[in-house]
Amino acid sequence: MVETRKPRTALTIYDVARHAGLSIASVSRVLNGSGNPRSETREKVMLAVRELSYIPDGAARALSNGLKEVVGVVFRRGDDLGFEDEAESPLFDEVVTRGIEASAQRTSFDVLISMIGTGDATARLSGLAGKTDGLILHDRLISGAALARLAAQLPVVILVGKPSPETMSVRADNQAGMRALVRHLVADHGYRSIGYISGHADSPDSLARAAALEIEARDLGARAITGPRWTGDYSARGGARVIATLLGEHHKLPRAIVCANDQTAIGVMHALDQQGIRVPGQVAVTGFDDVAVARHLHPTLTTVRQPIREMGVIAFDLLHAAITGAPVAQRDVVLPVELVIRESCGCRGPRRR
Amino acid sequence: MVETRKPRTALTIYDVARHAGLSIASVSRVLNGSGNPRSETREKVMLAVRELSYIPDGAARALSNGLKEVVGVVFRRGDDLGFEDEAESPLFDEVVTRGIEASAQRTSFDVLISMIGTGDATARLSGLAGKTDGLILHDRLISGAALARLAAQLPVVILVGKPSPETMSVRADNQAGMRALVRHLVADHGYRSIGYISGHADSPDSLARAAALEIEARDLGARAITGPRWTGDYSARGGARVIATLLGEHHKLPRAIVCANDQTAIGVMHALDQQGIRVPGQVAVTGFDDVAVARHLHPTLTTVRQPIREMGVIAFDLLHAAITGAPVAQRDVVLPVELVIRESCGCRGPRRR
DNA sequence: CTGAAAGCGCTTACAG
DNA sequence: CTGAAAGCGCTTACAG
Repeated sequence: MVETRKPRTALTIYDVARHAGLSIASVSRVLNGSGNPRSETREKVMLAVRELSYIPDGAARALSNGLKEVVGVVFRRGDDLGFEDEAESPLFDEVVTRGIEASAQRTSFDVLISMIGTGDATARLSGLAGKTDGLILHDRLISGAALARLAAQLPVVILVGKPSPETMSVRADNQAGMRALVRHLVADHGYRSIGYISGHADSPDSLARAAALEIEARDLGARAITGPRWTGDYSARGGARVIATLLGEHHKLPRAIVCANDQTAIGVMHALDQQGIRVPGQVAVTGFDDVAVARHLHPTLTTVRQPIREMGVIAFDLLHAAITGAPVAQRDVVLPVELVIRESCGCRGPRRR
Repeated sequence: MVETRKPRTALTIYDVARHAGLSIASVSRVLNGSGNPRSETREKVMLAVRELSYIPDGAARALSNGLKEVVGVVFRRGDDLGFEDEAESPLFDEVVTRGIEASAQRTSFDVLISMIGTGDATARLSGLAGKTDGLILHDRLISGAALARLAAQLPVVILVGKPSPETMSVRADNQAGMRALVRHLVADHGYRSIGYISGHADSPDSLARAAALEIEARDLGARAITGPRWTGDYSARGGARVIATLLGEHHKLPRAIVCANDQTAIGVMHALDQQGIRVPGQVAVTGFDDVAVARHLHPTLTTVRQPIREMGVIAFDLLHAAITGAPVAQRDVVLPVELVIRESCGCRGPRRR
């Protein structure tokens, strides 16, 4: 008769029904607001629920309903850290997560998060997918073929990446942002040579930004400098490495260096500073993203702000619509960006375009 | 015979079994590595799984296994934003989440996150709890009674908060950190008056820090200044408000102002700067946490670093042990902190103790 | 308005 | 080693 162990098996709807002197169907109806239970029934149930601290099992509900009320959010794991000021994945940090989460709050959905390295992606993704009703994926996590297979099983939204026919997508207007930036550097400051330090070589975002830069520079009669020596990886360390290489080979630096993202710019400014090269006096430097530290750097960083939080909100809303079968007006949403002018371009103070 | 709609009902284990010419039991065994299926059986199953892109339903697995392989992480929603540099919940931002997530990676668990305001907490928490095997809660989300009821239903770890008998907890050694900080201000700098701007009035963390400050100051013969006028709320805006109030009432500021967290210190330094009061020349200011921007402020911020990421790792490990029934050596883990000396205390450069 | 019963998609003793 | 069947805890037609 030693019954010290607490009942590790949680309470079920049967316990509540027994306690309330009703059937499990009635308990379920009260809890879900379906049918029209008598107020006496309702009260009996609520009392029993409260007295027992009953918590309905989500797995059983999901199995019965065909709806888990969970969306998965998957980021790429930042694999190349190094600098102390470097957040793991600045673009996709809490802002996106919270944009998504804030939107999910308005429904009864919750958000399952996962960071995945490029290696084990497919396997882990499938485990995650089984626990959710739909997925929001950071671009470049898996191959196009794997993505198509996944999207055949459940709705998928690609965040900041190349749209694909099988999925929905939310991204920022890289091209407009980059063109505005280059226009500022060339037309307003008169810089004639612009270097572009890329992100990962195969990143669609980086490629789009590079293309826009080259077009705009050409149109304005400035020289765009790119190439294998100018390949970064979205990290501060990567940006610093590019500068070290260029200087090591005694290349003359262009008048302005446009970086694929803010992290890269942080590394570049750091490396230039160490070489005694003045920013923006000798070389102007710009970023992309507008991370939180951008306004605290020396000089403060001129960059292009993406509406990160809003992208998260829209990604969730798209996914939710697809899950619940609501109509989706637009499967590929492109949001406007904003040029944020601070000091690293050569301007005096903060200004916005 | 119009069959255009894609089969919105996902594939089940029965489809795989039929495709492979086996029973669902065999499919399940292969997928879970249980039993000892013949390699021919194994291959048939794997082939079918691949050809169909089958993803096992997590809800059904959970219901059958009694294990969802999901832990919930709940933060308090930052309700009092305002300053542009203010992250929503700097202490619990991606670092904790990623500490937890990184640890979860080593198992097959995933992490469900939720931000909750203080209002609707209990209801939302119960919905969340039903979807998980255990919860990691930020302190002060719900009342002690509600917490006890919740903890009776599933394992709970309290992060950065008062340990309670029903739950496990992980926190930093506030007292040691604060005492080391005060010792530096009084013994090394010779400051004789130290003001303390608190966090939320009822925050156990803030109360613990205040108590440690008072004890240490008294022991060293300095004057500690606290009280209702010195009540902040962990936000930059709150810190700025305290300064505005004090100056508005023509109080003489103490030589050093110790803030309950970094966000508060950011607001304080901002407010002092606007009044033309030099930091640290006229008033030294310190924080607590060591958020990412701390090293970018002017002056750079002297503060106490909490091992945030490690706290996340340990919180998950404790919870995982409780869920799987593994022995837990210590139900209340207190981690050491580190005094990070920068410029805002009056020192010249970065140094660590 | 309420209850008995089927069914959601898995896992796992239990036979064979 | 493999398959038939029970059972996990809910929801929801279906009767009454």
